[in-house]
Amino acid sequence: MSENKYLSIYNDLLSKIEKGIFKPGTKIPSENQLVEQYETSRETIRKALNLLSEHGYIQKIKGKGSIVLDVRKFDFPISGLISFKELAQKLGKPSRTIVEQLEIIKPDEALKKHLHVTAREDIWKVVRVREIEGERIILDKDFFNKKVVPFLSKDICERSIYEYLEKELQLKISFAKKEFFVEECTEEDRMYLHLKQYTHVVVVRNYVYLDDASLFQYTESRHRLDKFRFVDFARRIHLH
Amino acid sequence: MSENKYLSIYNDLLSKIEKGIFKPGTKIPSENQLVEQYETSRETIRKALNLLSEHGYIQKIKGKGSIVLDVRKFDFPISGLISFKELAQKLGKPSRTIVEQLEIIKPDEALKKHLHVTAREDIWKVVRVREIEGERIILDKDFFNKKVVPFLSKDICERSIYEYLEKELQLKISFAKKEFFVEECTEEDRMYLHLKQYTHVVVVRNYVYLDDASLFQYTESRHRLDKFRFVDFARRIHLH
DNA sequence: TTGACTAACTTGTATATACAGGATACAATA
DNA sequence: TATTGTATCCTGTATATACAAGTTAGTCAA
Repeated sequence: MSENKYLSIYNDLLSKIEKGIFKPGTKIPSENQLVEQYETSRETIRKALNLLSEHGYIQKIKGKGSIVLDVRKFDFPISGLISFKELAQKLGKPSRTIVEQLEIIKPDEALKKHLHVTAREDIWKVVRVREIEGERIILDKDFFNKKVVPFLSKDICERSIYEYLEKELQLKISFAKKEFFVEECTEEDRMYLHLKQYTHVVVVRNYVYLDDASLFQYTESRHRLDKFRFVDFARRIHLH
Repeated sequence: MSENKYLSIYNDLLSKIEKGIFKPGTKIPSENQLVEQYETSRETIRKALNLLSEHGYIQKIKGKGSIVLDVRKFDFPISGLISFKELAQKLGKPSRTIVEQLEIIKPDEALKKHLHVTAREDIWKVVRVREIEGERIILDKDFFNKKVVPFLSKDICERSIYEYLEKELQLKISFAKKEFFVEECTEEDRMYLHLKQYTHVVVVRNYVYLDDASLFQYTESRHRLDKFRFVDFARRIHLH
């Protein structure tokens, strides 16, 4: 599947952890054992194990080995750039995407700032509602620079824009910066979402960058309070 | 400062980025140049650069070099296990910690689950209010296993528990898992915080683990809606 | 002038080796 | 019995080498 040796080993070990072949609390084979199993060098094994460690799947203990953590099997693993489609699939819940708006606009002041574009550039604006188990829970407003994404259709937006961008347009999405806060809900929120009695929404601002560090997408995702949940894993660096 | 070569190089480059010696959008010296500057091997340089990349400080571009990102200079960099004291210092705002409770308890059902302990074990319970610019904004409820943390005092809790744990007790905090959601505020919230008209609080559950992957602290941090903000940086892995 | 090629740079991957230092089991010793 | 030493696992760090592959600037020929 992968060209990369260490990434395919990472992937293989990860699937063994997720399938429960390696169980939480137990040790995975030692680096030297894995060297023999995968017929590669120790450094290559270590690259794969370090990735697993950074992403919170294993804990390496000097002198002992690597044990499988169980901190990852959570309800709502948004952490780490996952798309709505992937997420809905993981949760196994019936979900639907409704495209409410799809148009080309000129950026206003706020958008110029968020997308780092001039007033004359064309911007795709996509407004979608995410329905989970029959309830309209999330309002997604995506903005793409038309220079980078020349064409979009209702059909693409209903499926997965990310899949289209990565597979069709061969764009390499590299990293994203997310920002969360809580805000009073707007008229737009009330129009598109089933808000019940709630007066506030959780806003997630998402800035997505390509391989060459250029910003190409700005997304504002507005969640109903009671349905929002976020999980984060972080390691601490010790100097000394 | 550090024993580790690659960590001290990481630290040195990081401080140069933060001080603006390396400016956002510009390239840092190439790997081979850094090899000469730090008189070390390329692999060691690459370890330092990969850390910077994972933490969102630089973007490495094949064939070109590493450019400095500016996505990190945000108001509220909680991402990555930072303590309240460190945070308040970074923001440069006048802040105060008020210890409201400090006692040893036996865990109830919820706590038994969160801290993975039996009903007979002693647990430190610390309740603190974080005051920023005169307003009581955050309610922190910390629970420590007394086996791991035998002694605590009001004085320690007012300063930084983390500093005490790491410097005095030599505990090696390794990683943490955070969980966020929004909840209706409780009587306790109303008692301790200046909640204004808000009916909900943002709850951050924090599970902190030591080097040997043992859970030793559970924290529930309750934030007033309008003062909550969280920033996250994530890279996407491509399996080609 | 244009276009193709090349040389010299960059980062990415894979390998091998060496040694430091933590964990553990077991045998030797007091 | 209790302790100490030792051999042997383990992971962590540092180094060197080789080649792949992307970028860029300059050269040279059509």
